[in-house]
Amino acid sequence: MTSDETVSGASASPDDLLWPGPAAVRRGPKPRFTVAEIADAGTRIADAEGLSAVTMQRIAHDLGSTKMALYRYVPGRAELDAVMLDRAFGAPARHDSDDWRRALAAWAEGVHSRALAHPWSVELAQRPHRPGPFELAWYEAGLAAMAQLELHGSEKLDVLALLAGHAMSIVRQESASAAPEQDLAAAMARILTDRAADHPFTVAAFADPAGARGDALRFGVERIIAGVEVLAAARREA
Amino acid sequence: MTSDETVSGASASPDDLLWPGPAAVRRGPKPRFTVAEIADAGTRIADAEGLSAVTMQRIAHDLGSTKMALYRYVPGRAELDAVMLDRAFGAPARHDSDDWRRALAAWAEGVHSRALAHPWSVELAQRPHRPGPFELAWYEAGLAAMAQLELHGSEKLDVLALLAGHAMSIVRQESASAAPEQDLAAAMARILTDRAADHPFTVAAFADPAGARGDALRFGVERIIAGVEVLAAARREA
DNA sequence: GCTAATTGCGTCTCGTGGACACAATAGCTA
DNA sequence: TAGCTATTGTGTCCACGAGACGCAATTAGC
Repeated sequence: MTSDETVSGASASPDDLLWPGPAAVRRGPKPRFTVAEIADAGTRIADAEGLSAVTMQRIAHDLGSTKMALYRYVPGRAELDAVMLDRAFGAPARHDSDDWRRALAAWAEGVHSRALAHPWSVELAQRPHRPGPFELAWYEAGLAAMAQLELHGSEKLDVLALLAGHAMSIVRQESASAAPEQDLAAAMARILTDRAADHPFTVAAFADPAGARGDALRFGVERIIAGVEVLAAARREA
Repeated sequence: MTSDETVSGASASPDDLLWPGPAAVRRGPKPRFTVAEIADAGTRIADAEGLSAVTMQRIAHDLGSTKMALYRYVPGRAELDAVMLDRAFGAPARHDSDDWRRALAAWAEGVHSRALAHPWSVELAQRPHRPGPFELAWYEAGLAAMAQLELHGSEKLDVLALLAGHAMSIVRQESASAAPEQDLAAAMARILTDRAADHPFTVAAFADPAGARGDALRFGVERIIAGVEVLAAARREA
């Protein structure tokens, strides 16, 4: 758009950083960095100190450069976030199974494990963003798992959203309870002591020892898949 | 803690603003505001211009005051967010139904409609926070709906998390596609034009006209409830 | 009316994202 | 080989947000 293009992988496609094209021959000084290096520096910071610690200054510092130098490679924070997000998930593991239930469960567990490795990615994934190449690959893998299922396209997408949303929700819980200050169960226990009378069911639910901290990820995944199976079975009748 | 308590509903409980106790007799000048008024001003701004437009300065301006005056009532942004969140959802509608499926579906739709009325609340709800009185009431209502079900306490909580997470995820979609720049389907269509060959299933899913934009909220809620029903039925056998 | 607790709020600091200008560098061409 | 010019490197500046601190104004209780 402007005379200043902020390129470094010189792409022809409009989706800038996420879909780098082949690097064109460049004239001036050799670029000191690549977008990937910058994003990875940001990722290291986010992993160690959380997303809010990721600032242009901080990345530049860790890279032995200065803030404004980075703006040659990255248009702004939003675009950097997009690259970090896509790289955080990476390529999905190919999981060939003819049982769509297994395949979907594996897919959801894949989302979970990737997100858990970079908890800040959940925050980024759930705010509106343009999907990158890896995210597209995850879509493709998830939909491939459901290829045999007699569901509409939008329904399959809904199923993936349901599974991914659940997996990320679990990651949120897990990384929150790591910080004792933010553990829901602990907070609830404290809050409920004074107000037990008005909230009998809540007290009971949080007090119930049976299956406490059962594998919440698996529980949700299995419920969703079971629910999908009910629909698929009904479809097969008609 | 410090000598400066930032009280205005003078509570004895440690959970500060969210659980105001009876106002103690105060000495100095009459407070010009209440926490609720400040939170509601923030809510008005967030509804109209998004969460990022909510700053202490802006709230103060709208209230005809100055930024620092507000800090007498609110310890900081985080606490203000918590109050805004709790008030955004408000009290759940009592929905008496002896059919737990209907009751749960109504609960999920309640979450959806409240969140949709204040889309920014999703952002706040999904980051770690201390539950407020209204949130506790939603827990209680949801658990009450499942009173008859033979599930463990933690499982019931998982079901609510699943439903609420789904409802909020839908709100995210809905408020994103309101801004054409962020609509997923549109972005996907654009991205896929160049890369259709590598992503056959994704292309097919997004192209499938059947049931496109079917009620995604209901679809997910029904899948989840169906999945829970499968488990409940299995439990009843044993 | 005096005193002490409280509120109102101006000023300052620090940190963040980002615009802009200009210097340094290194392919390309003559 | 000597420019020319596209590109990178980076210092400076600005707007704006959260919040600390200090002091002035207010008012309930004695």
